[in-house]
Amino acid sequence: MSATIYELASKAGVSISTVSKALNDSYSISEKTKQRIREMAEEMGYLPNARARSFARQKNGIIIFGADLSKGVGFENPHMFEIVTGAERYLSDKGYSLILKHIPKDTAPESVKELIQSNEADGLILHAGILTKQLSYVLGKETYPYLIIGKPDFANTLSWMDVSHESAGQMAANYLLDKGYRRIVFLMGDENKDQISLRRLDGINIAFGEEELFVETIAGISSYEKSRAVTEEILKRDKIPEVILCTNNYLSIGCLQSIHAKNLRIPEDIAIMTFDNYPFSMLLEPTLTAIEVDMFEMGTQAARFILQKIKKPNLLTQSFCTTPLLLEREST
Amino acid sequence: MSATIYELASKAGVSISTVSKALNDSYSISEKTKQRIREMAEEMGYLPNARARSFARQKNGIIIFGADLSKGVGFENPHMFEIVTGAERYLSDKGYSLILKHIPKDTAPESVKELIQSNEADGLILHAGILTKQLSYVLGKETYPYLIIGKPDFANTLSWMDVSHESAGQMAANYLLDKGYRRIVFLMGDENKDQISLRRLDGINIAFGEEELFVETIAGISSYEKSRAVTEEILKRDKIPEVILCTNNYLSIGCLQSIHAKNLRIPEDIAIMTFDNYPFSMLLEPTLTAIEVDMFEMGTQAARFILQKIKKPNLLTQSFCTTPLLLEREST
DNA sequence: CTGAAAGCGCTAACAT
DNA sequence: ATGTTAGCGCTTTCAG
Repeated sequence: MSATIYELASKAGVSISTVSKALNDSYSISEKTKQRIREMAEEMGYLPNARARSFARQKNGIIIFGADLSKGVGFENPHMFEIVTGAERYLSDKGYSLILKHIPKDTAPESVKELIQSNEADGLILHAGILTKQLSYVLGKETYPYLIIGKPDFANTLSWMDVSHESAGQMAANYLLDKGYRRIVFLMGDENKDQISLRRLDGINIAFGEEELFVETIAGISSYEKSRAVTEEILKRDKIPEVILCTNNYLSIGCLQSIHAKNLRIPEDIAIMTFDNYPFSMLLEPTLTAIEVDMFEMGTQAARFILQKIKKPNLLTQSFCTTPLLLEREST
Repeated sequence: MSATIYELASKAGVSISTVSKALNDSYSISEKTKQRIREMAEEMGYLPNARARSFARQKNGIIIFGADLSKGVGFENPHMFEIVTGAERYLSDKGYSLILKHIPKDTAPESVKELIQSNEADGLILHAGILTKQLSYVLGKETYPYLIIGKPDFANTLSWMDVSHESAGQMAANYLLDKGYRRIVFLMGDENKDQISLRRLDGINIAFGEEELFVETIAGISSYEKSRAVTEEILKRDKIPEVILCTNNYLSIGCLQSIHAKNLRIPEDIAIMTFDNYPFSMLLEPTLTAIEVDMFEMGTQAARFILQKIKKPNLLTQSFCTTPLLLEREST
């Protein structure tokens, strides 16, 4: 056991409350005393016991990040960990810690209720992947600082934060239009399952609609191989498109291969653009122009919101959308 | 504030110590009383205050996972988060929580010292990326439960755990030999910087040495593009190798493209194998035979060790190496 | 089998 | 500017 406040106080010849105040930089302690006590603390290697402090203060400086942490999620969803990383950095800056916790979707309502009631943490960041209506009731009933990462897929009055996929789509389209491209093909995933692609398409349509232009969309491209095959077909046309826009890096690889196979030049003969910078749009040949979202920054913002909410619990429920970023590279 | 043990005790007409014991399943409380108290607790929605409990018990059930959490690490090092995920799952199973904490390498010694002294957690898992000799002294001096993830690159008496890259290399080589392949080319990264490839090569050499065979190694292949170029050269030879073994997925993509470009059949004309399952050896066409390491499992093991160490602090320092796994697919 | 009481180390209101 | 003291909610020893 390391030294306690009592030992430090007696060595310094003051009361424990003076020590406490000095260490917490209270205005009511003279600079001289503060200085002296701090030096002695340093000397003795005294550090306040975090557990006692949490107990006395009735808060422990912990924020929980709750999500489904199934095996493989590190590989399948690195974006989430990038958010976690950003959140951690902001929190530790402010003296907080981040607990990462597995919360399965089916038991989430009870789990979250318990987390709140047991005071294990001062606030909660939850991944929308585990969000259900039932969970939203739990969150709504308690006045506990929380934030959902990801737009809920039902009507709600929750606090949430998400990427604006619509803006991303619009940004991509506007960029292409600015560059003078007109005939574009958008390769996306399954029309029913791939909500993100659909939201991107909405954005694209807005931008093209303003110019009274249309986008050719090919849906159901769920793999590298399918995108290669579909691109091959596209390249057989009499008039090939000026640019192919892929909804993710995997599709762009298949696309690239078909283009390479035909010995077409990029971007002179046909251009290519993708969403997401991850995992290899910067590694391909040529490097791909991409729309990316700064997930780290998003984590930072989430953490900032939670800490605000802790300070001002009656802060209104709000939602935010983060702005995507254009990375212009060789492929356009 | 939710209910306290006092309220529950008074409702149940017993003392708080009885409640405490009942809830902690002490042997000295009758089953009947335990039953009754638990029911009442449930009914009132009583849950022990985690902060008070940590304080009284002098432990808080928290393990810290410390690593350099710089921006981008979620994408660059998903393996680490897979370990984190595995650790979290084991810990939460045992009633523990996992704090993820950014610890920059340069200040790690002091940071870790503070973490230990402030009792913020009951144990520490540290990524070898932030390990220095100075940090190893700190760890050696204190009797605090810790574990390093990753083999230290200097002599030490630390507790650490790592993937056995040598076994992985040996396993890959033995598999290829078993399949009858003899002429193999190993594509690896920079000979000075890429320690992991070197360790894999050691394993490969052991396996081939036993058969008195040699492996052709081409080093300095650090990108997708380089591997494509080098493979192109290889395929121009009179006698092409039977199989190309790539040290990672990115190299295998370049390799694949060159092979496809030449219209060679895989694995009939030439086979291909890679290390790591991530991020796309299962998505390529054909799917690639790969050696992978279960990082999730490694996290689980790390967590298990830490909890053991907490129970038995004088457990001897030890190190472990996890066994890699062969994923046989279409490319061999 | 149950209860009384002494902490656990620190914070914060109040008194000086 | 500093000290006194009453908690914070629970665990645990000891007595009954």
